[in-house]
Amino acid sequence: MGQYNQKEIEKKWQEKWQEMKIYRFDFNDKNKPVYSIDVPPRYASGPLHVGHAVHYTHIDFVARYKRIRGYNVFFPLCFDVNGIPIEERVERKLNITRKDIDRHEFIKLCSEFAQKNIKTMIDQYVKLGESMDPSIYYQTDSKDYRRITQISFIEHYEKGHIYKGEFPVNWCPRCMTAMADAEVQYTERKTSLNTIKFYFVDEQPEAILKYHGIGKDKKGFYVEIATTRPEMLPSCQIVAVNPMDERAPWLVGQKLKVPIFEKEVKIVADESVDANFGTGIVMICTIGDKEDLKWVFKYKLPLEMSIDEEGRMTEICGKYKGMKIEDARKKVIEDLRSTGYLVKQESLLQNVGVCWRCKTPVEFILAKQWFLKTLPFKEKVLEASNKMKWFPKFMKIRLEEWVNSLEWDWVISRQRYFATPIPVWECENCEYVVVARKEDCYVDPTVDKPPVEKCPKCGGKLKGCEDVFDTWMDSSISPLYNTFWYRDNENFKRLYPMSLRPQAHDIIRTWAFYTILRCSLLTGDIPFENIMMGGFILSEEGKPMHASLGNVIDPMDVVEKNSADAFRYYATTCSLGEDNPFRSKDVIHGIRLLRKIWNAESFLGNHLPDVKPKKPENLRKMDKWILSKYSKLVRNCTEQMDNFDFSKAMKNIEFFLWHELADHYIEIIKPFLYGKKSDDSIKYTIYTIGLGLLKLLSPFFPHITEELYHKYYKKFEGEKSIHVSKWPDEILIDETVEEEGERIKEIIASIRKWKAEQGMPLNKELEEVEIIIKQKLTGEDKEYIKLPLRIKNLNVSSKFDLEEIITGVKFVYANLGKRFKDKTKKIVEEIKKVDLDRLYKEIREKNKVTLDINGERIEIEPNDLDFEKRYTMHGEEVNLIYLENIVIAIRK
RNA sequence: GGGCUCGUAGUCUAGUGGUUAUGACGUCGCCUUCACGAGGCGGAGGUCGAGGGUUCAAAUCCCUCCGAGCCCA
Repeated sequence: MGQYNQKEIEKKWQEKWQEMKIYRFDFNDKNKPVYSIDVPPRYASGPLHVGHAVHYTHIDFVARYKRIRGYNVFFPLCFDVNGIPIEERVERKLNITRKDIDRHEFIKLCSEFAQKNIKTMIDQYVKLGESMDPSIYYQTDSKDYRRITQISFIEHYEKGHIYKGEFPVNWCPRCMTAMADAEVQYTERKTSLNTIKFYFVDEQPEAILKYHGIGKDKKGFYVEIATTRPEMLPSCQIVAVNPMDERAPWLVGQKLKVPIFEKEVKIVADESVDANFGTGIVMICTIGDKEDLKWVFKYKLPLEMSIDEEGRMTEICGKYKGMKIEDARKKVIEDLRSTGYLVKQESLLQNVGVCWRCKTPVEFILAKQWFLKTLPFKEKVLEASNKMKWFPKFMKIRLEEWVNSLEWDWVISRQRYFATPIPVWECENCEYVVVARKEDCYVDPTVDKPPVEKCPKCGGKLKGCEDVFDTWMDSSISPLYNTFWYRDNENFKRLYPMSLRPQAHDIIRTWAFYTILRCSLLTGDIPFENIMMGGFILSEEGKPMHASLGNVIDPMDVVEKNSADAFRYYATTCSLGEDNPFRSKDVIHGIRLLRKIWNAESFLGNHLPDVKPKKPENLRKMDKWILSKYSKLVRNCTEQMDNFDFSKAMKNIEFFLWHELADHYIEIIKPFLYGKKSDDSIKYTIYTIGLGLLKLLSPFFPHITEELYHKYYKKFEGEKSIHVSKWPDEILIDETVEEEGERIKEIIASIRKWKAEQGMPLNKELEEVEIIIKQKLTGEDKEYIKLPLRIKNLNVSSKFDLEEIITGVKFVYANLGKRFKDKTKKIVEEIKKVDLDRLYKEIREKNKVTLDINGERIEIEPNDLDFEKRYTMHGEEVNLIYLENIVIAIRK
């Protein structure tokens, strides 16, 4: 037996697999069924973290399983290389903003940054043992990919799914740029909370004064409203109070006058108002913060903005127009105070969104944006999601909840650089839109000329669109790109829809939703048949991993230290859809399991015959027993793999291999192997199970299984790799044989246990053992028991010349409860009072016993009770082992 | 605040109505036995998050609360 060195094995096979090119989708094969995986294109903002490593390992389990099941597996290697996070990383790294340098220079820097990460990740995939196919590679920033993104946009445009409108965006008034949510930082700031009087428009009864926050002065009745942004008064649209607030019945429906601006606004009741903030009555402006956006859509408020892109007050602000935000705020407060509107001013700690770069508070401004309609297609998306199989099922609810809560369309444009350009030109004069011709794509309108020279409508000058797509516009057509939509109709017909979309649950509302929406709209069919959701990998303490918490685990450290197959063992313990803490203990357990596999397989491998054994006419009992258990394992494991239930499959294989096979079967057959008594039956059995187990394990542990396959089985099987071989078949399932084999196993195990307890070496010879058992034991059975335990004389008797003593009784509530319902407790109490010996004898003779309980005759059947028995035998020399229905007497 | 998920020995986990709850890690004791001491055999360890309800019977179903995770453009 060679030295076991897992890491050497892994390095060797990772290199060989690349030469062997076995993980390839075969475009020319028209016979094998296709299994296509819509692999998440990994975002190229950095190397893989442990969560990614687990997810891609899960996907690899599926790919390898389907391959060995005989599918032509489409498992592309792919990366997502567009968008803000990469821009942001580059900006932070070089401490610049994208406006500091030339647009195309900046794009080049982003591309180089991404390319470096991609190189790292490809290496990581190899070291993790993932089997992506590099011959079907894509990255979303390539011209090929972006061309399809642009064509998909043009198709949507032609179908009427696209329009242009205004939408608020995060805006830094200092950097003069739109910002993604990810770029907004939150910091605590001290600000002042100003309580201001809003007078009622209509007359009010005096009784209203009993409530807090409501007052009266010479100008009339008023409501007190607290705000940190008094400069936004001109864009105040409504005032709200919590419906549970005692004042709500009085206030709702009333009209108030906005101080200084004299605008009339209504009071509404809304649950999201915090009754404990300020006076419990709040003003809603468009748009102070992101929360306000919800109000805007809920109450269909007009999008009036009080702040422009330079951070100055707008037209609607009257005399404050043109002032900077801070100045306007001071002036408004001053005016409120001098006119008696200001009740009080308190200081308040507040979480404020600020620009990550210059720390200026972020504002919302209105910007022209491109939209893809989503609201009219809710039903279509829900229908599509119903046609797909979700793993786990409950994840579909998240999508449905999301779709049903949609309140506005998808903003697909971004004021950014590093992404797919929107392929349109607009007339500088009349805003007429000229869309690129599909045959011209890929186009960059900031560089390329429009298809017509002048505006076809007014003859004005056409300007290339500087906006780019939201990066989900690229990734949400991954099933279209993968299946050659628009590029190769024959392949598209064959490959679409894809078999499986694997992804994480945090992007159901983005990637899953947008993909289902767009692909359904563009093709009229679902994008994939199955969708599998991975959970999150948390730190060892169960907290999310964050660089700032210092609890980030680098998967490559784990692989380096413990091996890829051991890491992959950890991945099997993570069930789908659930969040799993990273456990180095599980990796260590993986190492132990791998070693056990190595040892058990080496033992079997070293006892294989010289020619491939055929199934013999007659199999011996314990061989049939283990083959039956093995066949059930194959059956269950197949079902579990089909349902992506990796943790269950692994648990079953591990239990079978470690316990049934190694602890019992191998121990039983050892004397046959050592004594050269092994026959065709044993040889066939160890060959079948030794090879079959490697195949069951191969999706999980590609390296060690390949090594052992080559070491012991390749010379018989011929297949150049275990990963392109065939999944094992069930051999036989025989309940009777299993029951008999189980009995023999129990007898042997109990005597081994007894020897261990006696402090006796297990190979110590036993003089005489007598087994008292109802069932028959054949000569073969006795041999199985005698040999491994070294029993000189083994006697079997069916006569219980032992005395039976009833030591207790268990109540079978499942039977009693069904028949006697609420009387069960009483009956049990009564039975406990009866003499157990008499009860046992009576029930054995008459097959029933009648009890008188509270004057009622109750019939108890044998199945209702489970008697605990002990046996005694005269003679001090004998040691007794009690099993269920078996007694073993041993003379040392 | 809303939606979804989770809470079971010191730690992790199986368990979708049947009363005596599964397995692993750790811990304690015993055993070098010819694949494996990174192994084998055994022991101890639980108010199944808390409270209430339904039921003859609840870890399991219902309600409330507490704690954790993800998402909310």
